This record gives sequence, C-alpha cells and structure tokens, in this order.
Amino acid sequence: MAKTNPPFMSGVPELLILRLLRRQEMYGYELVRAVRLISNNAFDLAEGVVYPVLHGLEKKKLLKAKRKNIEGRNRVYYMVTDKGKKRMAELTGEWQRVKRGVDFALGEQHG
Amino acid sequence: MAKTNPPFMSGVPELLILRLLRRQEMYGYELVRAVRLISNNAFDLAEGVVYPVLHGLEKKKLLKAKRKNIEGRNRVYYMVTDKGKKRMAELTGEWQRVKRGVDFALGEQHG
DNA sequence: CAATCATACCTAGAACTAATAGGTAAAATG
DNA sequence: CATTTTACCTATTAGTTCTAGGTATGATTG
Repeated sequence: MAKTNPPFMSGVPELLILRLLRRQEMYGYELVRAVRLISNNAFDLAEGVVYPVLHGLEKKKLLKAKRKNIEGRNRVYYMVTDKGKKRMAELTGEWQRVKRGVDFALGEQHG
Repeated sequence: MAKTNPPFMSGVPELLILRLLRRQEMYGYELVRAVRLISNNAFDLAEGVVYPVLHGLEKKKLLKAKRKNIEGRNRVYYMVTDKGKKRMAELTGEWQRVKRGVDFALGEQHG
C-alpha cells in the first residue's frame, strides 16, 4: 500500500542531485538535507531515494564517487562528470518543455 | 530498448485527459489529437498510452464510459465523475507544488 | 471495384522510477 | 551509558509511460 510513483516526480531527484553537485562535491547524507533547502522544502527525499539515485548515476558515469575520511567520518563524496553536465542540461531542457506543455494546457479555456 | 519513463511525464497523461474531459465528453481516438492541441504540440501521446490511462481512470471511478454509435462509428465516450474532478484539482495542485519546487531549485545560485 | 488510408478500439510486455521499510555501524550527546 | 544523530546501504513494492504490435470498419482513390 506504499504511496509510490507520485505524479510529476519522475526525473526530479536526478535533476536536483545533478544540480546540487554541479559546483561542489557532496555526500549522500548531506544531499538529503540540501535537496530540502534548494527546493524550498517542496521535496523531502528520503535516504532510500537518494542513495539508489547516486549509485545509478555513478554507474551511468554521470557522477564520480570518492571515498573520504573526514573528522573520523567515512563519507562518499560525489561530483558531476562532463557527461553528467550534459545530462543535466538535457534534463533542464526537458523540464522547460514539459512545463510549457502542461501550463499551456492548464491555461487553455477549452470546452 | 524502448525509451520509456521519460522525465517529468508521470501524471501528465492523467492530468491532461481529466482536464480535456472536464467540460465535454470525448472518445479515445479524439483525445489523442486533443492532447496535441491543448499542449501546443508539446505532447504527442500514442493510442497505446491514452487507452490504458482511460481504462485505469474508469476502473478508479474517475471517469465514466458510455458506448455510442455515431455515423456508423462505434465509439466509447468518457466523462469525468465528481471523484474525477476532485482528483483533477488535487493533481493540478500537485503540479503547482512540484513546479514551484523545481523552479526554485533551478533558480537558486548555490555553489 | 480493389487497394489503401483513416478511424477507432485494444492489449502485452518492457523499461524505468520513486517510495517504503527495513538494516548496519560509529560518533556525538545528554 | 543510553539515546540520538550521522552516514551508509539494499530489497521490495507500486505504479507509470511507452513501444509495438493487433483487429475491424468506413472512406477514399486510382
């Protein structure tokens, strides 16, 4: 009875994570909080969402992982590859396209 | 190798179809073209997308189907139920929420 | 009138995704 | 010393769109 597949969310975690890692490397646990911040609390992705996305993006070579030990903490830092930047641009474009389409439909005074 | 699950499309067919049927009843084949129109050609949903969505929405009692024979053509007309209207309002709200979140993230000058 | 095109419906299966619900371990905190 | 926070992880579920077919009939056209 899990409430999965919420509308309009497909692609959102990927885009947000790529966007966050665009400038600075971050680790998973950090990203969970960062997503809340850049989305103005619109999204609250659980760790069980973020980690699989990170692993998937790494596998597709959109991210690169680097293990670090900082202040006695073992963390996995991720950074975006060139391929990842291309993907981010592509996703951003798709977002604009879909947004235009849906907003046009919602604005229409048909019927 | 099918290109399924395109980003940001989850919930879009459902919302567009509910929206189109809000005022006037329509049949599946007609909806395929209508979706192109109200989305300003942003979306071109194939029949294989539209029909299953219609069946799903009917099963959930968001739509009501009515078989009609018009000009020698057998058509299945759909109309939105009260429950469907509620769902449409809910989906529209969700769209606004997600849109705000993503746009906020894309606008942020972080990093 | 035969062939083709447009209309109108349908389904099976693939591909993929996010979300839930767990679990482990170590450091910090009270 | 018990609890909370940090930090990582995976298996499974649930749900969705999309592709790629298929069937049948009416309209069009050469």
